[in-house]
Amino acid sequence: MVSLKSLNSEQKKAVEYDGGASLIVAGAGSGKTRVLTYKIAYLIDKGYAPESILALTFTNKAASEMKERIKELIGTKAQYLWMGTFHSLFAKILRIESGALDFSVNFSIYDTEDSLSLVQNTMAEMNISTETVNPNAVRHRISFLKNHMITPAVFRKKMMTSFIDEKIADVYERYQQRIQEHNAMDFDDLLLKPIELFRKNPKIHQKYKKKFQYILVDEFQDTNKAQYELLKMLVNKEEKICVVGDDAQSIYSWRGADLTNMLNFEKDYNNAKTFRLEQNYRSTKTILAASDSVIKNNKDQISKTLWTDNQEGELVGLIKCSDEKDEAYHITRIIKDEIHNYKRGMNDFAVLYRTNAQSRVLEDVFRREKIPYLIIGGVEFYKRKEVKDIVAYLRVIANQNDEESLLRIMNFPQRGIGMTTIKRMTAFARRHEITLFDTMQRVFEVIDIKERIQKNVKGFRILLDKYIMLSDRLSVGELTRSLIDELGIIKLFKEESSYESLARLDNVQELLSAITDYSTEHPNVKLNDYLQDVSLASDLDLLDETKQHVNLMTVHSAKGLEFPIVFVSGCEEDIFPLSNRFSTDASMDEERRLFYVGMTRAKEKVFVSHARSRYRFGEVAYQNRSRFIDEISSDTITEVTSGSGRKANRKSKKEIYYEYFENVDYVDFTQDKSKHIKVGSRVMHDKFGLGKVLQVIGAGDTQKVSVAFEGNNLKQLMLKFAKLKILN
DNA sequence: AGGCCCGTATGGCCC
DNA sequence: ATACGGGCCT
Ligand SMILES: Nc1ncnc2c1ncn2[C@@H]1O[C@H](COP(=O)(O)OP(=O)(O)OP(=O)(O)O)[C@@H](O)[C@H]1O
Repeated sequence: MVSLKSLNSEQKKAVEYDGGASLIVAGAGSGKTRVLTYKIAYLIDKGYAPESILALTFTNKAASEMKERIKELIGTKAQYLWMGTFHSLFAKILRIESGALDFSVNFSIYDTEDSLSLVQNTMAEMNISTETVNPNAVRHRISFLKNHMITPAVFRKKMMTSFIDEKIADVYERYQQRIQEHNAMDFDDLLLKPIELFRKNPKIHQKYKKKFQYILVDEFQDTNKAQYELLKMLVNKEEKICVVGDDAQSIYSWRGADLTNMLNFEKDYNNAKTFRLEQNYRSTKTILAASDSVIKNNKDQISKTLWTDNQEGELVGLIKCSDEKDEAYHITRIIKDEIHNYKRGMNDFAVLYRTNAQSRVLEDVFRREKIPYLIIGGVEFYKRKEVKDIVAYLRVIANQNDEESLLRIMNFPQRGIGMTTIKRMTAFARRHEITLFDTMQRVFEVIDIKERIQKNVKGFRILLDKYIMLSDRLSVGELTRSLIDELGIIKLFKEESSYESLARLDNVQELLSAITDYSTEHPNVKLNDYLQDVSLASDLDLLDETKQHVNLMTVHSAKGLEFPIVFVSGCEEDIFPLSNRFSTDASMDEERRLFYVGMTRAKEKVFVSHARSRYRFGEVAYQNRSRFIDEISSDTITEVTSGSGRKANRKSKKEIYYEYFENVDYVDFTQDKSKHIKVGSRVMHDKFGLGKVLQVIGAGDTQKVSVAFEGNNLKQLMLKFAKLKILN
C-alpha cells in the first residue's frame, strides 16, 4: 500500500477521494503535482489498472518525471499508464484509429514552421498577395479558429467582418484540404481530429470511454476549448476525473488556453468536489509575501489562502543595472558569491527571462566568466535548418504525401531542381489531381521542364524509392546514417568550412548520434514513432536538475519547476510586461501572472533585475523598471547593487558619435570622392548635426544626398558643397 | 538555376 | 543586429 504519510491532511483527502469529479484549486508550491502523483499511485493500489488511467500533463518532461516518481511508489507496472501531454497521447490514439479517419497511420505532424510554409504555398496558389495579407497573421488566425473549434464554414457564416477575413476563410478552407492531402496534421489537429473521430464513430468513442476509468489533468488552468471537450467526451458515467490548477498561473491564453474551463468546472460536473491546498512547501515566507503583493493587483481571481511553515528567508534582491551586459555581470557576481559563501551548486540557479532573445547576452557573459550553463528553448535543436532538412527526408520516406517536407528537400543538397521546375511540377500535380511525389514519377510528361532537369528529378525519385524500401529493413539509425552518407551532407559542410557550416556539421553529427541512441533504446521502433517524438519533443526534455550548470530559460518554460535561487531578469516596462500598442488589460494581467509564476519558482531566494538601457532591434532603448518591481511590497525587497557589475556604462548614441568624431579619422567629402557614401551612412553636418543618408541621387559634380538629420529634419544637400563628414 | 546584394522587417511565449 | 525575401546579374 502506498504510504500517504508524506502528505498533509487536505492533500490526503484529495488523494483518497474516489467519489467522482474533483477539482483541486491551489496556489503555487502547495503540492498539486505531488497530490496528482500520489493519487495515481493510490488508485492503482486500489485496483485501477494502470492502462485504464489517463493522466495529462503540460510537458513531456513533467510526464516522464511523474511516471518515474510513481514507479518508485508502486513499481514497474506504472509504465502502462497513459501518461503524457494531450498532444502526444491523442496522436497515439489517432495512429491506432487511423483506419477510421481519412488519414493513414503514417501521417506527419506539422510544426508551426511547416504550417506557415503551407499557408504561404496556399496563398501563392490562390494568388493572394503577401503584401495585403501577412501569412504569419493568417497562420495565427487559422490556429486560433481551430483552437476554438470554429470551422471555415462557421467562420464564414458568423464571424467575418472584413475583406481580409474573407481571404482568411478561403485560405483556411484550402489549408485544411491540403493538409489532409498531405496526410499531415498540425498541432491543433491532434486535438480536433480525435473529437471528430469520436463524434463520427460512436463505437470508437465508447471504446475509449470505457477504457479510461480515471482521468487526471495537471495544469488545468492552461487547457483550451478542444482539450476541455475531449475530457468531457471521455469521462465516464461516474465522472471519475480529477483536475488540478491555479488560476493565478494561467499563462497560455495566446495559444487558446481558456480559464473559463476552470471556472465552469463545478457547473459542468455538478457533483464535483473542490479541494483547496493552502500550505506552501516550496518557498520562504518572504517570497510568498512578495509574490502575493504582486498578484493581488489582478482583479479577477479565485481567492486563495497560502501560508508556509518555512523560514522567513532573505529579502528579494533588487538588481539595478545600466544595461543588459551589466545585468549579466551582476548575475554572474551573485552566482559566484553564493557559491563561494554558501557552497551552492551551479544547478541551484535558474535565470529566467521574458523573451528568448535576452539569453544571448547572458550566454556571452557566462561563457567569458566560465559559468557552466544550459539554455532551454531558443532556437531549438530540431528547429535548426540542417536538422529539419534531414528530418524532412525521413518524413518523406515515412509519408510520401508530405509535400511540405518534400519541397524542403527537393533541392537540398542542390541537384539542379530550382523554383521554376518545382512550380511546373506543382501545377502539373494540381492539374492531374495527383501528388507531387507521383508527379516526380511522371516528370517526363511535364513537357515544359527541360530534359536534363527531368533526369535530375527522376534520379531524385529513384533515390527516395530506394530509401522507402530500405526503411522496412533498417533501423532508424542505420537508415539515417546511410542516407546522410549517400547525400554527401557531411562532405558538403566540411568543404564549405565556414564557421556556420562547421556548426551545421556538428548539428548533423549530433542528430545522427541522437538517432542512433534512440534506435538502441527503442530497438523495434518505427520511423513514425521516432518522427512523432521529434515533433512533440521540447527543449525542456534536456533539463537535468542534477547536472552542474545554471539553467537559462523563459518564464513560460519554467512553469511547474522549482529552483533554490531564481533570477527574474529584464524586468523593464515593454519587456516584462512585454507590450505593444495592441496590448490590453487582459494581457497585462497575464503578464502579471507570468511574473508571479517566475517568482514562485524559487525556494530560497529571488532576485529581480532591470537595465536602464538595452539593445533591441539594433537600437539602444531606454526603459523604466517594470511596474511589477514596484508592486512588490517594500518590506520584502531590498537593493543589492552597490556599484556596477562591471566598468563602463553605455553612453547614449549621441555621445558615442560625438566622441567618434573627436577621436577617429573621418572622411571629409569636400576632399574625398563620394564613393564612400551610400544609403545608410551616418553623417555629420556642421549646422544640422548627426544624420543618416536615405538616398543618393545622381553622380559626379551634381550628386546629391538626402539625409535625415536629428529631430526629424530632412534635407537634400549637394555633395560638392555640403560640409559633410561621414562615419564608417 | 544559382549566387549575391539590397531593402526591410522585427510580436513573443510552446505542444 | 540579424535574418529573410525579392530582384537582378551571371
Ligand atoms: N506534504 C508535503 N510535505 C513536504 N513537501 C511537500 C509536500 N507537498 C508538496 N511538497 C513539496 O513542495 C514543492 C512543491 O510541490 P508541487 O510541485 O507539487 O506544487 P505545485 O502546487 O504543483 O506547484 P506549482 O503550481 O507552483 O507548480 C515540491 O518540492 C514538493 O516536494
